[in-house]
Amino acid sequence: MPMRNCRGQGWWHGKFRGCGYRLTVGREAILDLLSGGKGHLSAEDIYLKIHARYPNVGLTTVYRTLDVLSGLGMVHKFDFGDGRARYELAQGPKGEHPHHHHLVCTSCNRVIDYTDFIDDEVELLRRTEKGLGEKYNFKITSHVIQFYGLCAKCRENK
Amino acid sequence: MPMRNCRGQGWWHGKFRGCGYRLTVGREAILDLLSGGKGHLSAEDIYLKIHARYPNVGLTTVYRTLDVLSGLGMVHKFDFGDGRARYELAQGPKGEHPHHHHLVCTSCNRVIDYTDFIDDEVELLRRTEKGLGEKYNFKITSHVIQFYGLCAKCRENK
DNA sequence: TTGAAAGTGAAAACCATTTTCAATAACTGC
DNA sequence: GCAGTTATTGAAAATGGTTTTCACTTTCAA
Repeated sequence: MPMRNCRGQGWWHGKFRGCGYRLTVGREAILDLLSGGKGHLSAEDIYLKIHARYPNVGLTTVYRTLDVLSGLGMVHKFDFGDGRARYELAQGPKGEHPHHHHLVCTSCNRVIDYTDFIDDEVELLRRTEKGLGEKYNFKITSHVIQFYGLCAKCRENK
Repeated sequence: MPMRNCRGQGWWHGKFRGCGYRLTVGREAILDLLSGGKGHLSAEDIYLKIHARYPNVGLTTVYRTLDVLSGLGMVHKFDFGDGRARYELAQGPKGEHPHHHHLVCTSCNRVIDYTDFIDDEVELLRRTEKGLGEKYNFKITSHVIQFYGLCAKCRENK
């Protein structure tokens, strides 16, 4: 999984610089990792992978960068109930990361991304967002849909 | 807001005892408070109110009780992104607490319960749950739908 | 009434996240 | 390219919600 872009040439370059943020090794490494496709990583997951390649990128920077990315809407932060936040790239350069929702096992904490039914869900969400936004004068920027239950494995081991 | 039931006579009595749990002052006080209707209270919120009336019920008991209730499905635990969990009674004795979803302001953390569109949402959720349950062999027990954005007040102060 | 087991409070531990602060790196204008 | 400004950084300490520990108390079945 090599770096696909020279320093400062990433697709996010513009967005980042446009908002007054500087491009740093740590930030690029984190965006690169998140672009890699693996979803719902914790800050520590990210730190361990980044730190292996760039030993002078610290956990603090990971948290700070995720915060910035979250604020820019480039990353979504999730809570799956295991006491640590999880992060996912909101949108790849060419829409690589299709919109999906999560199925969370309350026993083993495994998370399944699903895209089934997503069209219906998104369609309903769009309507609901519009209605709620008008009724409560709320500017809706994002949503979360999650299902909780027991995964196949945990059902067996019951 | 007086206790409406004598000790051990609450509607949850059966469910509780049926699962091998003992009825204690603290547990009853907590269930009573949650039945009172105010939604999305934090553990500390609950502790402060309970402790005022029953000074020997500690914060630890609040956490433990909420955990038990959560496990029994009598209480739902939510994360609204402000670093503390929030709890709501899942279902009153006679369905007092109608199913609703949440609108969360990312600026002031205010939470609005809404029931608009809830029928469409629940209908879609039912279908989705069925489909996902079959496809992934998942036993779905609950769901979360939340919208995030800026509330009316925070939009003004912008 | 009584004993076994569940439940408890207080204090300590836990642990993900945030803050502090002095040092460093990235960008700007020259 | 260079220097100055300022954002960014790592390490360590602080924070704060939640959990654990442990000796004591309460519940409840017999």
